[in-house]
Amino acid sequence: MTKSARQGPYICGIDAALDVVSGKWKGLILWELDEHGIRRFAELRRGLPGVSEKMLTQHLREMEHDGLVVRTVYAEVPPRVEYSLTDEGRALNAALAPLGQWGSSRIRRQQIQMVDHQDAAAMPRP
Amino acid sequence: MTKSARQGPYICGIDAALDVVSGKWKGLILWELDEHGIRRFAELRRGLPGVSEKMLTQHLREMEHDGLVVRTVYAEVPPRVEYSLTDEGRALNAALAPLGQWGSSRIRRQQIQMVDHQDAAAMPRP
DNA sequence: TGGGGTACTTACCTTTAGGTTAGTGGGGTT
DNA sequence: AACCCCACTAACCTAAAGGTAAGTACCCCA
Repeated sequence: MTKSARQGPYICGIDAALDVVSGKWKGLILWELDEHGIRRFAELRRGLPGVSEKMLTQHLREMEHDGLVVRTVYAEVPPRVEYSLTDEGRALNAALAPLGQWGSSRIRRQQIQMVDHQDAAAMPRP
Repeated sequence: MTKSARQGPYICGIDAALDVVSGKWKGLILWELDEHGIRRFAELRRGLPGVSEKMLTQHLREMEHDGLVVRTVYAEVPPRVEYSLTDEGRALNAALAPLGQWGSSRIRRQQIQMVDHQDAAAMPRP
């Protein structure tokens, strides 16, 4: 196992939620699965540009263990494995929505600042 | 600097928000400051049992740099430094509320499960 | 016959987060 | 005189997160 000292004791709910969400790709995985309902391993990999296969399996296993995703294996050749969200996973995603909005407006603010700085740099010095 | 490749480019808002919140004590710092409005360094330290001074300063500096907290230094002896939230910090805290609720109900669910397992273990085998 | 796709696992390495310890300098308390 | 408090900073170390590369076993397509 990669994560050893999981599931608390937690000081508050934020603690518990962040423990489950922190991980470089977990937010994106949640979003992908919520968006598409069901995704196969390779589809997820293509949906998260830059993720390595190791990290993707690792994160998916942790999220399965945490009760956020379900993993369904079909005894076929070539192998087929489908991932989807549990009710808890979908609820988590809903709870993340306001945070996402905050983040989006923050990005917007930063872009405005960057444009301002560009303008300032482009200004002729008096 | 400890954090080097900060502020994106981010894929989505969740990304941006998690970047700013992830850090062992940041959630708690946010909560402490929102709860009390203004806190001094030593008060925060006492409020976060187990935090080291190094991590506390580091997190506070990062959050200041990220525009979440304001740091006010009074030129007194002994030194006095006060921390409080910016509007953006307060908004972030509000956006974290649903996540906190999700986390709390998750903790509750886990405790119920643990009690169930205890009961099952205490049951006499048939 | 060679290449690509399926869903992984394993071993190894680098980077980062976080913790530990000690030091600063003046002021108040015992 | 000795110690604690304030708010830090610096040096060092460990553990964990994440990345890279290769291997597995079987199938389809050209």
